[in-house]
Amino acid sequence: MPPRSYVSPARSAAAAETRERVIEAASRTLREGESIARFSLDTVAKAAGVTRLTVYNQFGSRRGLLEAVFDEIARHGGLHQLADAMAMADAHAALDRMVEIFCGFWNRDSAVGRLHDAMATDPEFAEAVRERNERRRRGVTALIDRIAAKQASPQARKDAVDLIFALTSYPTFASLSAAGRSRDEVCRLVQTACHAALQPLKLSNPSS
Amino acid sequence: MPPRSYVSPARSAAAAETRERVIEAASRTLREGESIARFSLDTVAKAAGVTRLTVYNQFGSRRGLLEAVFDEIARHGGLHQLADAMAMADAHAALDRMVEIFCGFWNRDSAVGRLHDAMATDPEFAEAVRERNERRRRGVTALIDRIAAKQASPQARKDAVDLIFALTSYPTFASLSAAGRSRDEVCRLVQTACHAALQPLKLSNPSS
DNA sequence: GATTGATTATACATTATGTATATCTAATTT
DNA sequence: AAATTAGATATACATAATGTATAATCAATC
Repeated sequence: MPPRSYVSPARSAAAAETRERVIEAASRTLREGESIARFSLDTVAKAAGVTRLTVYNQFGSRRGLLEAVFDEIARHGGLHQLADAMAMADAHAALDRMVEIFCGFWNRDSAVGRLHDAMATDPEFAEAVRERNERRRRGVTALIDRIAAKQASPQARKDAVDLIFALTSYPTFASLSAAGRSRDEVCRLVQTACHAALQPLKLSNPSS
Repeated sequence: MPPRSYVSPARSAAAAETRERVIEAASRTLREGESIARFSLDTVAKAAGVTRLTVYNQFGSRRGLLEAVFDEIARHGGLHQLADAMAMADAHAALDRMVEIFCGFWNRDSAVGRLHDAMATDPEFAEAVRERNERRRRGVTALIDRIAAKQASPQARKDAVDLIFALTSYPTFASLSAAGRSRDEVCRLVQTACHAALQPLKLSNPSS
């Protein structure tokens, strides 16, 4: 006979809570640890007060846990403000706002740095993070299309997009921060650099 | 009685050759491997035709081997041209040349990418690489000092240095390359961005 | 011919990820 | 109330990697 199966509100609620607790413990471990090298499922499990096998039950693998942590950080990192930014009438102001939002995101939780480190050792996780970054690239592309002069070449647009994409990346933020700048100072510097990256898109000789 | 010790030309020559062979095997393994995750001393040792213990004898640790590979790549990566570049009369041309040299360096051997990945899992190796990068920062600083107008503020100079340092970093090169550019195309784009980063250093209102 | 340095052989300790199997417990269903 | 089920645990094991320890090999040097 087919096994009877059922959904259990209390059970799944408890499971969801465990899941949350593990994610919280993982991001805390990432934040407080000195390096991704010391980040082990054993540590996380102990910090969450569960068994290592529970982590596997919930996330399947180390990579699954890291992706869950990334998504959790993304949910609480202020990226939802991007929609409003993109809807701004002034595309230049929208770009400035976008830079601001991402500086806030990279700065919010030092775990994002550790997650970027994890990309180095896990190609599939790296791919997953890159896919999530594509949203940023699409946002930049949309803004460039609004900002660029009609005569601007496709190549010039691509250059601007890729340059701004690189300028708003985590590595750039980390590099500028490491040089002793606050989040806002980095933000202003990146904004200025992005403005400069837009220059080739405007017509220097508006004749005709 | 004190053990008599001696230096052996043939011995140390053979050892040096082994060392070279291991470094070569290591950089090849890094180059051909898909990720730093698969890079093990076992693999390297086999590729070099020696025992894993020989690797430990020669380099002390995994980190030691990675540093040796980095230094080897640096030696053959064209960075020696920096001296000539810095000696150029025109500081702007020198900066362009510097960008060119580093694009060539990052592009030359895909092992450099893997070595940067290794920074994520080994903080001390990361520190070692960062120290080696400081030479680039000093070079940029020297050029900025030559380029900046006398009235340019220290903060504006620091901004320009840090921004150009980030623009000439490996992550930026990798990001722009991943977007489908040749080495030369990346080079030109970075050069343009560096020129833009210099603008705040020049006096827009040369009045007084 | 004895000694020495580099390499090798073998063994072991430690740490991680990931899988397998059986057990336990509390929430649901009948 | 009894059977069932999902989630968590306990225990064990396979695999791979770094790193250390000790003794043995072998050719170069004294």
